[in-house]
Amino acid sequence: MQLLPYLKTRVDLPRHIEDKIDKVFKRETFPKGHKLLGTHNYSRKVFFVEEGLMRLFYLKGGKDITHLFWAENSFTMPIESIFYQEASPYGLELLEESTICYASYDDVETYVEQSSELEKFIRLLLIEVLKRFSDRLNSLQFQSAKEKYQSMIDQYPDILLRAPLGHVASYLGITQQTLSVIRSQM
Amino acid sequence: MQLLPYLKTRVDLPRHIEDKIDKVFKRETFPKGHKLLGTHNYSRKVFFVEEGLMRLFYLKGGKDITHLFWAENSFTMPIESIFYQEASPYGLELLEESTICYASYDDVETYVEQSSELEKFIRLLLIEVLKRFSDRLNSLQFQSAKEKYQSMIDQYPDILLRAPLGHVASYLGITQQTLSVIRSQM
DNA sequence: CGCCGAGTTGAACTGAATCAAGAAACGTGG
DNA sequence: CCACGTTTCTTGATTCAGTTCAACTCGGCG
Repeated sequence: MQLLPYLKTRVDLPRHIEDKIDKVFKRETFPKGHKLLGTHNYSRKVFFVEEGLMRLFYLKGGKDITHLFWAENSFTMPIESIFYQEASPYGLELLEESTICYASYDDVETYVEQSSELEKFIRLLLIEVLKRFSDRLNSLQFQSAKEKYQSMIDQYPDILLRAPLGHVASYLGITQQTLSVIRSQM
Repeated sequence: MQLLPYLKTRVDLPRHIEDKIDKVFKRETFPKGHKLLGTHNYSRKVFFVEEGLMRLFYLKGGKDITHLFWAENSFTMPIESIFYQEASPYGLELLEESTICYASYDDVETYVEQSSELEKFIRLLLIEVLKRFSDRLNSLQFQSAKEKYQSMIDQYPDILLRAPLGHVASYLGITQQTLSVIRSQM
């Protein structure tokens, strides 16, 4: 869904804020495999996925680990850079050809200050991510590899069909081989 | 630190908001072991720890798992109940005699809407927790038990001294026995 | 003194990682 | 449309970190 129509399904924004949001975000379509951000970047951009799929990833001991998937109608931004003025270890890569809207966080922030609706919406977004992380912690910590895979099926079945196995495996905290074995057993 | 003095170190609030915050929060001291919330509760309260230590925990297959520790100068609230109108699986238990401030989230929310400073501060708090969860995910997912313990020493050395071993172990996602062995090796 | 909770230690077991090949699927250029 | 290389996925053998189960130690406290 396009950025503005999606926003309207979530918040009731005053017209002038809508216009500003519309003006400040750029829309662009990138090919599969494109990296919006490399690892160890410094960027103050907010991204919105209109169509497609992307993943947040980082490198750990030479291995590429998927931290999170973001599908259609998701916002994301490098928190480390924006709120802590640090380089962010996380890169952002497209797993499909995707249409992305992006804007400078600092521009968005000024509009947030002008609209308590928008502000409340941002808070809701943060809480959604928080809850997702929290659930994920439970899941990763005390579930067996098979149970983790089952949770993934239950929660994000579409991602299993769209993302390569290796990325799913590192997201679940297991090796690709193990995931492959588990799949064949089910 | 007391609630208001702490707030003043973090945000510059207008006087009338300060007064309202002061009025809406109740302060109370509870003994070690007291449960502010049981598991599977429904509560819309915000808590602030002035002095002491508490843990967020849940039950999984009969086991008691510590999800998070909160020490002095921390806010917490049951997100599931407040934002999703669900029962929260997480209980809240004191590990030391603690002085806690608490208020109804809905009351606080009305003041948040009246003050963009307060609003911004809340957003910052959310982001802090988000970052903490995010770091923790990295840590739990691909670190060995020994590395996880080392991270704990680096990040929260005080908690190791204040919380029982079993709670620390479940927080790290390992058994108490393993943690005991690791400790003796270091 | 004896009980109780918290922590330690050891032996046996196991789920998942690692290492190593191979099979399938995919895309690109001839 | 096929051939070739590359990437993705599967399969099997071996190894190891961490769990489980169970017994034991230690320090407080009635």
